[in-house]
Amino acid sequence: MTQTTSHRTRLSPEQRREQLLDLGVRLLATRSLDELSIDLLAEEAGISRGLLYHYFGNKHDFHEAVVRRAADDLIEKTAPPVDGEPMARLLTSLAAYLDYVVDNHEGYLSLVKAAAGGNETLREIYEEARSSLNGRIFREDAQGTIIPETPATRLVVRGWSAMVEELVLSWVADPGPVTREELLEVMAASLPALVEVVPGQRPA
Amino acid sequence: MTQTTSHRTRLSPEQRREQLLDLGVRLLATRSLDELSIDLLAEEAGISRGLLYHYFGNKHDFHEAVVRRAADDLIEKTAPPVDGEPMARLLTSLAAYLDYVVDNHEGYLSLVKAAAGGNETLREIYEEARSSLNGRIFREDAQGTIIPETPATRLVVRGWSAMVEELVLSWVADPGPVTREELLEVMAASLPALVEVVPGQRPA
DNA sequence: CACTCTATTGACACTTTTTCAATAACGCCA
DNA sequence: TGGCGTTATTGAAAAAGTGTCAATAGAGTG
Repeated sequence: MTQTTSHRTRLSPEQRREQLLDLGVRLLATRSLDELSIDLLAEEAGISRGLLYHYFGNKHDFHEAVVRRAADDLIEKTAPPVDGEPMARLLTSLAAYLDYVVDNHEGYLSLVKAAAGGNETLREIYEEARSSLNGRIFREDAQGTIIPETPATRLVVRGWSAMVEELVLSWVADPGPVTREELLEVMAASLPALVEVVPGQRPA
Repeated sequence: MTQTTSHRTRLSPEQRREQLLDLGVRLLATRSLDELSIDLLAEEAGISRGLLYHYFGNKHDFHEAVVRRAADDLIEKTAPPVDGEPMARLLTSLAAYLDYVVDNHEGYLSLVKAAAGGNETLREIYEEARSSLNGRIFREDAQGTIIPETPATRLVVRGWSAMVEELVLSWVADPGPVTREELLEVMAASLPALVEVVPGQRPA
């Protein structure tokens, strides 16, 4: 299916890098990191193993590049924050995030899986992406108006975003009778609800 | 250190299996799954590589068995539910879970990481353990009294337990000024607070 | 239409996983 | 107590995967 043409196909380094990274992200969605062997990827791409080493030094570096690409893609494609009142902005951010996961299920899955099971470097890449999202949602979208920043609330927001991730992934896998709007509303409303539960945080 | 005795030590299949699984779990606490090579394990156990294959077919199956054992250990050591009124029982369960993670930090982290980053089977094992924990917390400790079971609440409870896991892991890594009791209270109080946020779920 | 530049290959070295016929520990029975 | 059979265990060798590098051949250029 790949490589119907004669013997070699010579691409520009940029094109080839793109191709290999994209393929990597796609393949990673349906298998774990260590099942993503150089052999498999080379075969799927229709190239020799040697070429992969030419572009990415070794397996680890390749994995890192794949994960980084998934993360960059997430950050880039997720809509930047808009203005408006805090809760509305929070909803908008969440919607952008949800839509991204729906549209790029594979890439997102790759990112999450690799990050959770991977080494320090991989987790950092993931954390970076998450911070970037949380940064938008927490610090820009909602803070100052909804949430005071204390160690306890920071912890809770961290927990909240883990919850959001789980909810989105679960919902995408099986929405059941829950609509997109209901999901968004639950996620958005959860944040203030959780903050209220923090001791010494209840306003009014 | 191992194997001071003569050449071979012949154990009963059960004993050997136990030994290898226990050792596997112990080693997994300080390294990732794919750093847990057959070579390493065989050496640490003082046996030949061949014997591992005799007991566990291949590396994957061995990993699976190790993760399953770690999961079983978690479930077993976590205190079974006590009786009392629902919120008190929820608190007790959460405390047992938290204490387990504190006492077995490395092992627990390994379990989570291995499961999250692994293949379908590994993730299923982890899901099973999680369901079992949720089962206690949700169905036995709190249900019928606090939470009606609908698709939406099921989703929310799932999200809540992801949050609890994240909170516990974050807190164990760096408690900051948050006390154990505050953490427990926040986690326990979160559950009803979240359920209230589900549309058509607000009781009174 | 050569010619050059460099993307790409393939064969080889090395590490780790997997196989399996041969070996020897342990319990049993005389 | 000592031979004997069962089977847990080994070790060597095949297979699979990772990494290296000099040789090869596309594709644009003058």
